Amino acid sequence: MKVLRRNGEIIEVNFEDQEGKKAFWHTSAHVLAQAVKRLYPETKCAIGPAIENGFYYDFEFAFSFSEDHLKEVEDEMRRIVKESLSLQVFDKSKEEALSFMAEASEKYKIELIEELPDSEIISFYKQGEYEEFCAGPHISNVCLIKAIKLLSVAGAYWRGNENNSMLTRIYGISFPKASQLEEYLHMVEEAKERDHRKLGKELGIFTIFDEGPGLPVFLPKGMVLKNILVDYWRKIHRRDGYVEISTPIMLERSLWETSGHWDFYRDSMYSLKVEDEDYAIKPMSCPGGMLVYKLEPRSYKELPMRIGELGLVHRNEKSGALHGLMRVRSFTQDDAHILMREDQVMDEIQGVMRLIDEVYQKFGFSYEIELSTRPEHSIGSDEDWELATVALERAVQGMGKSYVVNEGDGAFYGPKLDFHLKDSIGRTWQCGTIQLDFQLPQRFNIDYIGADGEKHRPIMLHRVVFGSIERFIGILIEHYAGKFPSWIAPIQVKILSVSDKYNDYAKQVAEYLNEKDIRVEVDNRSEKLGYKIREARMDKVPYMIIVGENEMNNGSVSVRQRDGDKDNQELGEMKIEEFVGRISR
RNA sequence: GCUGAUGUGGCUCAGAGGUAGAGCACUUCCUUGGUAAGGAAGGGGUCACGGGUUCAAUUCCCGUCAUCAGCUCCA
Repeated sequence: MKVLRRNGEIIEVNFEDQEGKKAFWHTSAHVLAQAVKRLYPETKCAIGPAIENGFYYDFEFAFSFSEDHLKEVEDEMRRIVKESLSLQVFDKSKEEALSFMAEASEKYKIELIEELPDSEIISFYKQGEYEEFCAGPHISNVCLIKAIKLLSVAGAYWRGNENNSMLTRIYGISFPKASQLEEYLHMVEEAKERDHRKLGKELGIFTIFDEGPGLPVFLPKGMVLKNILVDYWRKIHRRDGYVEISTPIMLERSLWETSGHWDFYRDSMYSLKVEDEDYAIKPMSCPGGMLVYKLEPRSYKELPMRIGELGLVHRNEKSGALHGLMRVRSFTQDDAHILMREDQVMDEIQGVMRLIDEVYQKFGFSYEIELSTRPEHSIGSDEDWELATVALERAVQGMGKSYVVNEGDGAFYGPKLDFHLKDSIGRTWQCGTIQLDFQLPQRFNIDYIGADGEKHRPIMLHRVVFGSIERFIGILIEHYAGKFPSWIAPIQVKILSVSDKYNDYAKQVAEYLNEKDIRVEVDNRSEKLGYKIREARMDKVPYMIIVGENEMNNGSVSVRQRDGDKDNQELGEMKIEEFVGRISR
C-alpha cells in the first residue's frame, strides 16, 4: 500500500502499520466528505480524522441528517472508490487557502486556517473534484478502500466546546479487504454480548429502576458479588495497616462550604433543607475523615494514619452521562485518606500503587496510568501544586511504571494519578486514583505534634482502589463475560438432580457444601437433566454437580466444570470431600 | 445538558389508522428422564406517560420521561 506524505514523498506501508491504518482511515474520511458534498452540496465540512477504530467526519448539514441517510452516503462512497481517484498533494499560501475556502463558503475550514501563522505553507490534498486542506498523509488512491461501513451518526460540539454549535458526526470504518470488515463487525457483535448491562440483567446482578435513573439496585446475586469484593478489600486493607470508619451519608452544608465542595460542585450535589437546617448529601467522604482525625491531638508517631471508608456517595451526574454501572449517581467508593508527614509521602504513594497493582493483577486487568495536573478551577498555591505533582511523578517513575500526562484534569484540591481499565468495547474508565492534597488539611486546620514539640500540618492523600464498587463490578462482568472465577461467582455450585427421586440426596449434598462455605444452589425441578444443564450453563455457574442413582448409591457426586472461556469439562464422579478440595476459592 | 435514534406481556422481538402477535419464561397436567431445550393445555399487555389531529390513535403530530450511540462533563 502506497502512502503519500505532505512533502510529496511516497512510501510503502502495510495497512497493519500505525501510519498505514491512519492514512487509510483518514482518506476514507475524505471520501466520506466528498460523498456528502456530492449529495448535499450546501453541507459545511469541519474536521474528519482517523481514530482508533475507523474514522469520523463532522458536518453541518442544512437539514436534519439521521441514520436513514447513511445508506445513501455509503453508496455514494462506493461509487467514488470505483472511480479510482488518485490523491495529489500541493501547497497553497495562507491567502490562497483562505480565498479557496471562502469561495466554497467553508466557514469551519476558514476558522482553522485563520489561526495558522501568516507565513505557513498549507498543504492541500485532492482526489477528483474534492480538495481540502490537510496535513496528510493519505493513501495514494481511493480504490484501495475495498470495504466501507458507516456505523453511526451522533452530535459533536465544534472544537469540543459545548458553547459552540453542535455538528453532525458520522462514524465509519473501512478496510482493504471485505473479509476484514466482516471480522471487525463480528468482533463488535461479540463485544456487545459482554456488555455488563445485558449480562447484569441476565445474571440477576443489578437493575436500575425508571424511577431512579443512575441509581443502581443490587439484586441478590449482585449483592453476593459486592460483599465478596468488600470482604477481600477489608482483608488486604487490614493487612496494610488501614483502619475503617463510617461517616453519615449527609452532613450540614457548612461542612461542605469549609471543604470547598459547595463552591466547586454544588451543581452536582444533592442538598436539602429540613426545619431551616441546610444539609448536603456527600459527594465524597473526605471531610468525614478530616473530622475523625481532628477528634484528638495527633502525634507524629501516629502517622501515617490510613483511614478507610466504604462511603456511599451521590453525585447528580448529567442525564446523558449515565451508563449502566459505569457512570451512576449513587455509588460506593472504597475510599481512604492517608494523613502523613512530608517524609512519608513517597512510601505512601508507592504503597498504594502496589496495592492497586496487586488487586488489578488478581483479576487479570491490564491498566493505564494517567497523571492529571492542575485544572483551571482549583485552590492552593502554585508551589504546593508543583510539589505534589512532582511527588506523584517521582513515585510512578520510581515504580518503573509508564504513564501519560493529562494536563489540567486534576481534582480541585490537588493533582492525581488515575488508573484506567478498559471495558468490552475498549472504552476506558477511571477506577483507581491517588490524589495528593495540601488544601483540605489547611481548610480543616488539622495538625500533628512533631518530634520538636511544635505543631505541623500533615499532608493528605486520597485514594481508591476499586474506584467505585459499582463501576468495578461492571468492568468485572465485561472482563469475564459473566463467567466469574469461582471465588467471586455468586453461585459456585449448582446441584442438578437427574430426577425427583434424587432430590433428597441433592439436598444432603447442598447442606454439606453449605457447611463448607461453598455457595450452592439446588435445581430439583421436574425437568430433564439436559434442560437443567442448559440453564446452569447459561447462568455461567463454575461447577455443576449431577446426582442420580449411581451417585446416591456411592455417596458421590458427578462434576462438570465451566472452564474459563472454553467449553465445559466433565470431571467425572468423585467423593464429595474430593470435590470440596478441588473447588477454587 | 446537547444531537440523533428507540420505547409493544418477565425477556428477545414482529406488527398495523379500525382497541394486538411469536419464541423463550411462567402456571397446570402427562412424562421420572444421565450431560445444552420431552409433550399438551393455560394465564398474562391502558402498545412509556400527557396532550393534539381524526368518526376512530398503540400506529400520525407535539411535549415529557426513560434507554441507546456519540459529544460535553466526571471531586
